[in-house]
Parts: sequence; C-alpha cells; structure tokens
Amino acid sequence: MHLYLERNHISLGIMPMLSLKDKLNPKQYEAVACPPGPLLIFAGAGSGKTRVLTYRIAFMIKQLGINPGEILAVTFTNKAAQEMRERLLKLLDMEYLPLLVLTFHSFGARILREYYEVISYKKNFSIYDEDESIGIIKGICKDLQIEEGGLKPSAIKHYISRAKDEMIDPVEYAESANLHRQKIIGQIYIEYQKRLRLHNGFDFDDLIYWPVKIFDGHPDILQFYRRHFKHLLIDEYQDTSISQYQMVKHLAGEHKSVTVVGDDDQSIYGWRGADITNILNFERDFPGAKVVKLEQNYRSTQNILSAASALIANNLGRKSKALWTSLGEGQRIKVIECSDAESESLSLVEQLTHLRKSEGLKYSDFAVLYRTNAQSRSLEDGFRTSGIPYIIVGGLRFYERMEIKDILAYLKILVNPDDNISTQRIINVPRRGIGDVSIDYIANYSRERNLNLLTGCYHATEGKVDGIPAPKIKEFTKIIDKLSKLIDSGEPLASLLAKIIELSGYEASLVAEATPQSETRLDNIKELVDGAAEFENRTPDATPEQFLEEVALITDMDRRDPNSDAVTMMTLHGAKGLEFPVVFITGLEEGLFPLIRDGQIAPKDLEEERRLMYVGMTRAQRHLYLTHCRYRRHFNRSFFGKASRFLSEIPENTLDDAYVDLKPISNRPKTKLREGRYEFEAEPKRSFAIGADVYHQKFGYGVILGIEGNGENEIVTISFSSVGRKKLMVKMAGLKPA
DNA sequence: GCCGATTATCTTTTT
DNA sequence: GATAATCGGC
Ligand SMILES: Nc1ncnc2c1ncn2[C@@H]1O[C@H](COP(=O)(O)OP(=O)(O)OP(=O)(O)O)[C@@H](O)[C@H]1O
Repeated sequence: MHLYLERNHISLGIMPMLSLKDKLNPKQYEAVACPPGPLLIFAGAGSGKTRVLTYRIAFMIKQLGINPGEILAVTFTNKAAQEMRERLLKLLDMEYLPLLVLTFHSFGARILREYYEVISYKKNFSIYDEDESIGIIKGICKDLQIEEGGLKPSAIKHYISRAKDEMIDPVEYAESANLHRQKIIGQIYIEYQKRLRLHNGFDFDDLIYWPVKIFDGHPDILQFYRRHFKHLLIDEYQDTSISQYQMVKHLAGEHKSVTVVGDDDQSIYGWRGADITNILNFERDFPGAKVVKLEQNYRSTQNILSAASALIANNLGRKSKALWTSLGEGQRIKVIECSDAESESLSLVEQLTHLRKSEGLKYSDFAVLYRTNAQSRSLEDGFRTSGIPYIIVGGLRFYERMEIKDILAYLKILVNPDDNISTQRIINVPRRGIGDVSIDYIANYSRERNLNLLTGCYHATEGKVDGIPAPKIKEFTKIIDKLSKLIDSGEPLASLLAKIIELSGYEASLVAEATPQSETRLDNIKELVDGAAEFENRTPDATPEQFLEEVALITDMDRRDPNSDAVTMMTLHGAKGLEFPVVFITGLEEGLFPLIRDGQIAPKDLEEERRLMYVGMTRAQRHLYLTHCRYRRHFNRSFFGKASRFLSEIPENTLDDAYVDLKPISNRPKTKLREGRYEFEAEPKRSFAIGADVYHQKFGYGVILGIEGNGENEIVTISFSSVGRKKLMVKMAGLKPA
C-alpha cells in the first residue's frame, strides 16, 4: 500500500507524502489512505475527524485519481460545507472543484429540482420554513374544525416532522394511530401533505423524505445517482436521522465507498429526529467496515479535556473513548458566580479584557456560548456598553425577518403561482384595503373551483367573486402583472427585487412610516437587493428559483465574517464543530442548563443536555470559563438559584478555586426617567468610558467596568490586574488614562 | 369590513 | 420583549 502511494507521489509529483504524513498522525493517516470502502471514523472531540474527512477527499482526488465529480461530501450546515470546500481548494491548490459538498437538505433539494415530476410536483416549487409550515397547520385546524385537544400547531408540526424523519407517510401514520391525539395528528398530517402539494411546496423534512421515496420507487433514478456518486463522505454522522440514513444506504448501493465520521458523545439533535443508532450500528449496516478510532486531541489542554471527559462519563450506555493531548496541563477552568445576568455580562467583559491583554488575543479568539437565544440579550448588553465588538450568530435569521419574507413572497408567487401561502402573505401588504374577510371570500371561491389563490384574485377583478370590490384587488393584480412581465423578459434578479420593492408600494409605505423600525426595515430590504446582486455575481446564470432555494436553506452562521475581529456569541448548538482559544459557557443554572421544563426532565433528555455541555467545553482550546447567576429573570417572573449539576460533575482538580464563588457585584441602580410614553436611560457626562484602561497610583493598571453617580459623586468600578475589583470615587482616586 | 392600537401570551436547541 | 388574538373607532 505504502509503496504504491510513494510511487504515485513521485510520478505525479503532487501532494507529497511527506506533507501528508506531516499533517496527520499514523491513525489519521491510516483513515485517510485506506482504500475506498465502508469506513467509520469514530472518535472524541478535537481528534481531527473533520480534518481526516477533508484530507481523505483530497487523497482520493490526488492520489487515487478519482474524478471529483464522483464524490459527494455531506456536512451538517451550509457553513461547514463552504469551509470544507475552501480547505479542499487550498489543499489541492485548485481554483475550481467540480465536487459536491453540501447538506442533506441541499442535496435533497437538488434531487427534487430534477425529479419533481415523478412525485407529481411541478417545476419551481417553493420551500417552506418552519413558520410557514406551522401557518399551514393553523389553517388546517381552522378549516377542518379540528379540536386540537390542547395541541399547539407547533407541537403538531413537531410530530409530523418526526414522522417524516422516520419515513412514515400520512396514511400509514393515521392507520397506526392508537391514541386519540395521534389520530388527530394523523388527520392533520394527511391534509397538510395534501396542501403542500396543492401549493407546490415542500417543507424542510420533505427535502429528505421525498428523495428517499423517489429512490424507493424508481430504481432507474437511484441507479443514476449511484453511478454518479461513487464515493460518499459524511461528517457528524451521529446526528443523522432515519430518513438521512436511508438516503445514505440507497446511495451506497453496491460500491459501498462510504466514509462516515462522528462521535456519539456529541449527538445533540435527538429532539430533531437524529438517531444515534445510525453511528452505533454502522459496522452491522456495512459489513466489512473498517473502523478507525482517533485518540489524540489536538485542540484542548489537559485540564479542559479531563473536565469534559469526567462530565460525559456521567452518561450511561455510551461507547467510552480514550482521549489524550500533548498540549500540557494548561489553565484551570474558572467558575464564576454572578448575582444576575447583568453582572454575568460584566464579568465576561472583565475576564475578556484582561485575558486579551495578557495573552495578546484577538476579540475573535473568544466565544460566548449559551443554551437559549434569549440569553443573548442580556449578555450583549455589557459588550455593547463596553464597546467590545461582538457578533451574534443564529437567533433570528436575516431571511426570516418580516420585511425580507414579504419581499421574497412576491418573488415566490412570480416563480410559483400556486404558492397560496405567499399570495396570502402579501395580498394586503402593504395595506391596500383587502382584509381577512375578503381574503377568505377569495380563498373559498378559489378552493371550490380548484384554482390557486392568485388566479382567484384575477377572477375577483372581473367581479366574479361575491362581496369583493374589483378596484381594490385590481390594484394588487396590476402589480403582479407588471412584475410578471419583468421576470418573463429576464430581468436580472437584483433589479427585479428592486422593482418589487418599488412597485408593490412597500418602500413608499416604509418611508411614510418614518419610525426607527421602518428605517432599519428599509436598510434590510436594501441589503436584500445587495445580497441578490452578490448572488448573481457568484452564480452568473442563476435563476430566481435557485436564489430562493439558497435563501431557504442558508443558516445565519454564515454571517460570521472571518475578517472582522469580533467576539462570537451563539448557542451551544451553533458551536458544534468550531473551536476557540477562549470559551465562556454561560447560564449554568439548574433549569436553564440543563434546560428543564415543567420541573421534570427525562433521563435521555438530561443526557443530551450533558452531551451539549460536553460539546461546549470541548470547543475551548486554552481557557474555559463557566458562569452562573444567583438570580435570573426568565420571562415574566421565575428565577433560578441553584448552580447547574454539570458544575458538580467537573472534578475539583481541574477547577481554579480562586474563582469559585466569586463575590457578586451589586446591582447598578438604574436611573430611569419617564417622559411621556417613552423611557429614557439617563446618560450623564462621564470622565471615563466603560472599558477604558486606567492607571491608579496604588493599584496599577485596570479597566473600567461600571460607572455610577454623577459629577462629584461619580463612582467607578475598576478591575485591576493586581488587586481585582475596586470601587473608587473618581474625585479622590486620581485616575489617569493608561 | 378595515385598520390601528391595545392587551394577552409565551418563549429550547435548527436544517 | 416580540408576536398573535381582541377591541373599538372609522
Ligand atoms: N495531525 C494533526 N496535527 C495538528 N493539528 C491537528 C491534527 N489533527 C487535527 N488537528 C487540529 O485539531 C483541531 C480539531 O480538528 P477537527 O475539527 O478536525 O476535529 P474533530 O474531531 O472534527 O472535532 P469535533 O468533533 O470536536 O468537532 C483542528 O484545529 C485541527 O486543525
């Protein structure tokens, strides 16, 4: 084997073996270079699984001479796909790679773009997001007069999604339903699938479900894909669902060149249908599979690794994995107790500021992680007031914003007129005097005649729909007419969107509103046009449908700009696969993390929370901080007091005791004035800004953390490198800017 | 019937 | 602390 490779390298003169062996340890190399066939790389955090996967692709292309077009690489997020592609380009020293690196969902969408006909769908289908899917379910509950029996539409959607993950079709689901609740869901599921088809739309789960169905029923199509993609490589295999697994099985076919990498301890998407048995049963599913275990961690120091390993050892029934590092003991983990969320944020600022200076780190070397998106609000406050650059990734996505979805809805119905969901969305946006009652009339009229809603609108302009004054609806159809002409004449995407914004009256209505909110909305829709222009540049012969598809599947994670120096704030889920020199895991309170609803948590859910903690801890390279608060306002009331059980599962000897139980700083009294109906926070003149570096004669250098009082009574909280936190009167302290 | 404004509700994690 | 159901004025 080695001989063969050596010879190849010499004759081809590319990707010298030396560099490959330089960059991989023997185990990793074994995985990278083993001949195509079923291969499982099963290993703990930071052991280089993703790296091995990437190198294996490069190896296949350069050393084995495999045509890149025959390789299909699947990642968990679009961002991960993009990163892997970039790394491959660099490794192979190429500018263009005809190789597919994408998510299961993107891949499924591509299959459907080719073969929508065999499942009786039409061209230019829409892809519905979670909100739109739930909207359809709400409509069904209303129309069918189904008493949901306390089931919320979002809960119903969840059950339907899980069914699709398990490839259970609506009729099957309804027939096997035993409980009353399941029967109701089955009924809704049947109607939901019907309506999706009627609107020529798919939900996220359909993007896997239908391609698998197509493969099930059409051996010829399956054969085509098998011939095309002879080598499959899948990252984060522990978080694949049953439907995704079936897709892999289908595609693997006889050739069975399937490389999967994963770590059962990092499975954190069970709630979304991920099935850990996929990875645990790989050897059974693919007889003769080679298994490579990687044990050296290249990311974290020993303290961090020991702590994470001890924590995850509390889970039962896992496959234990050895993990070691040569990076040394490193710093101990610091636990910080704070009085409330506000002081938690300030503590982060304090630690970050010191560490940045003492270690010469960049802001982008830091990550702040949390369990729920809602926590980002209080966390960002301290950063904002201290002027520390940060970026929140995840949460509300750009393309999920109301104004963006409104504009895109216009584009969607131009592309897919059957998309009643989008028609309904913008028929009266901006307001043109067509209320809910009128829309209902047109909707009923349309349904009775098997027309889509848009066609119904045209009928209404001819006075065919009772109770609808033609002129108002004509205002709407005229806009659609004009836009249709533009799209038919091949108007470029960005200018088409600009026309939508103008002709729909959307822009005018926002300008007229003239509030701070309408201003940002205006900015956002302009950014949308810019984004479309950028998309056109990147993919010159792209169609509007392709743009809509990209927009439907893109994650907000892409917003992390590698060139800007900012602290990253994101959920623990979002941090999967990433690494940072310094990681703060926040909100470690019993109830919040682990997250517990209605006072109870199932053992398997608790284990998933623990895996999430494990994922979070193992993102850290050199410094790990864990914070928790004594009090936290959850939403309306309710506060936690107890520290998370996870903290007690971390061995004492990996913790820095100097920071255990740090005294909480007192709450800054908020000076709030009421004036009319608006609330202002007083912003008096300050001698120093929060975050400023200062010098004190006795205490030395420090950073301003907080400021209270005014003029003569101005008091600053300063964190000094020498003595820690102090409160001083500005008048007396004789502070100098440092 | 439509619209703007006020009240109630509810908040995990995401492709 | 943002969105959805509800209310009262036009
Ligand atoms: N042989 C090696 N030599 C030097 N650095 C390595 C080696 N293998 C991996 N690394 C580095 O270790 C870090 C972790 O690698 P990678 O992200 O591939 O691990 P992983 O197993 O996918 O991690 P996780 O499962 O925790 O996301 C990366 O910074 C990578 O560059």
